[in-house]
Amino acid sequence: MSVSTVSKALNNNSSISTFTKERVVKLANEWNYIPNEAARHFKQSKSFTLGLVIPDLMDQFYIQAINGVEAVAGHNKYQVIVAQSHEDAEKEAQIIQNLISSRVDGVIIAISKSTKKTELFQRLEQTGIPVVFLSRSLNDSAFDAVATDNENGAELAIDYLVKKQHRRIAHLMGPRALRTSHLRLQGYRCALEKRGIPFDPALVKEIDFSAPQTNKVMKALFALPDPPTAFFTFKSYVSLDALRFIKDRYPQQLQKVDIVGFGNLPLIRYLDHKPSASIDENSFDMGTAAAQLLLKHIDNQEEQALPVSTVRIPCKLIVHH
Amino acid sequence: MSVSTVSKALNNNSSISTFTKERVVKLANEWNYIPNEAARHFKQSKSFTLGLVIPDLMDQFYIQAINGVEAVAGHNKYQVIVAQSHEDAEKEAQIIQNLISSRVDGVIIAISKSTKKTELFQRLEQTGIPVVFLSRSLNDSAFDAVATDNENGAELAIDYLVKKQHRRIAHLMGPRALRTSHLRLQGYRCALEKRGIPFDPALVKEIDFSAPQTNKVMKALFALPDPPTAFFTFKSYVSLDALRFIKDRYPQQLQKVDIVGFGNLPLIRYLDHKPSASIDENSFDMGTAAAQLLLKHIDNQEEQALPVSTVRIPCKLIVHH
DNA sequence: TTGTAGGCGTTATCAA
DNA sequence: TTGATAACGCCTACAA
Repeated sequence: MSVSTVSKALNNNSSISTFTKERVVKLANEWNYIPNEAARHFKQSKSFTLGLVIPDLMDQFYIQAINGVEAVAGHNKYQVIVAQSHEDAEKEAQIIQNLISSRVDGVIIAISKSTKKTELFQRLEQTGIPVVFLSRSLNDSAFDAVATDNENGAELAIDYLVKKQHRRIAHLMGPRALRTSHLRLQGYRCALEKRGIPFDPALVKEIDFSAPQTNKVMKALFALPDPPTAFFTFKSYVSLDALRFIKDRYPQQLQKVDIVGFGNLPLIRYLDHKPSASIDENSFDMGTAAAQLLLKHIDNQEEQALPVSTVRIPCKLIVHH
Repeated sequence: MSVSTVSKALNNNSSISTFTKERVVKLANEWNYIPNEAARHFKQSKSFTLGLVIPDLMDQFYIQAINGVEAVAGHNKYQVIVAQSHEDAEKEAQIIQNLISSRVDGVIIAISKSTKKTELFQRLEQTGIPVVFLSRSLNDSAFDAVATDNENGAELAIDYLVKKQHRRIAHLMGPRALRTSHLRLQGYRCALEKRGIPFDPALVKEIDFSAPQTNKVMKALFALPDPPTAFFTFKSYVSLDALRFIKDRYPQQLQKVDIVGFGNLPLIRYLDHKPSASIDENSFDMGTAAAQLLLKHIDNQEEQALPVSTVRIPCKLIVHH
């Protein structure tokens, strides 16, 4: 029997008789034959592989996103290669180089904090490898992206706090250098005004994610003539620092104050004093959306270029008990 | 210029003149030529890729192990493919099948809780793909493995507690079905006896990792005529449950009691009431050791089979402040 | 329904 | 020092 017959039989080609197919499959099993995917991909000049570049696997936000990507990829017979940039733009560049070398069919990337250049991503696209940015993206809007719907998340947080009768809601905003910080601030402001609560700039404080800095602004906020009774934070690690400040300095306020921040950290469930709620960014869904978008591009390779699209994934309010 | 000349030039083959090499490299850069690794691997029938199978990426213990594997692999020009079994033996089997298909050069695996069969691992070895078990392994000792030095970890824990003047040290042991549980119990017992403290079976309680079960045994321990003043737990999640029990039921004991368990969970640093210490299993080192062992086998392919070896990675005591 | 032959990109061998 | 050619394992037209 010829190799081509065997190949067709194993690929369930319609031109092969059922009898032959059965014989082939039987022998293949008996002999533990496993096709060489590498050769297959090489021949088809398609690797059925997606590259997924992540800043840091210790961050469980990304783990969930990976799970989302893997779910969609697996469902479509694609493999996923995960690589870590460790927040290092050079390492990231090396990874992308490797991904091009191994001829992945597409790349999903959450860029490192230090990534500035758009050049490598253009190179990817030129090479015919579509790219989707996940969560973090360049300001350059020439690429597809999947990101948190920050306004929506802020809206959920403010809605929750206002429904709990808070009127003086502070915002610990992220560094102004990040676009996300502005989006969340914007969402906070809109949500307040939509509910007839005037925006008070005195209640907005920029933080840099360090505990001392957070303590400093918390101190300032509590020193106001009309101090806030609730806090909306840029991310939950800030909520934890804020909470600790209150425990240490205003323990009598602990039960009255409410704190909500972005990021539903799994570790919160182990805390005695939890933030009141978290804005879950649905990173699993971000992963699935990114993978779907990427696959759409991959399947579209030949045809006309698809328009650039940015998908915003809505958030979910998680109340901690 | 012929393809073979170019190939040799790019691979820095000694039979090519410096002049030609320079010209080739220059043009390759200009034209953004990136060699097709897939074809290369195919031709060399070597993928320079290690498969790494992990039960669950949400467990940061494994993330550190991955980092260790990647460090060694990268240093030796090997790629790492990480796959999750999600504790499902069937999914795990599928992953191994895929790894064989893609002709990885070796596999490192932390088996799922439900993995029983040794067949697939034998298949891997037959196919010429060496396997190293990481952290968790089959009872079958026919395979190489890298694991925690459980006796050493127990010794560290008991040493710490005895130095803090404890004489009544309970052990919340893991399920008897796990070999690790027995090893840690054994280490506990030896360490006590070495320090002249008689082993008291009444101080040993089996737990199943559920909070209610832990509460039950804690209650029993405190009801003893001579209750323990310290606790050595199978893992830190159990320490957390034990701690909560004490906070709820014996708050006055909170400052007196010491708790030490296996596993240095990153989340501990966010707790108000921490276990006194943790036994860090050095999972990064486990990763590097596993990768080194695997590479040794890969490089040894042709030659005589290496003897089966089990590497025990020593632990580290981490005191929480 | 089955078999033959060519080719995917690279490297190794051998000839020039 | 360089070039021609075969081979890696698989798939796919096309021929039988």
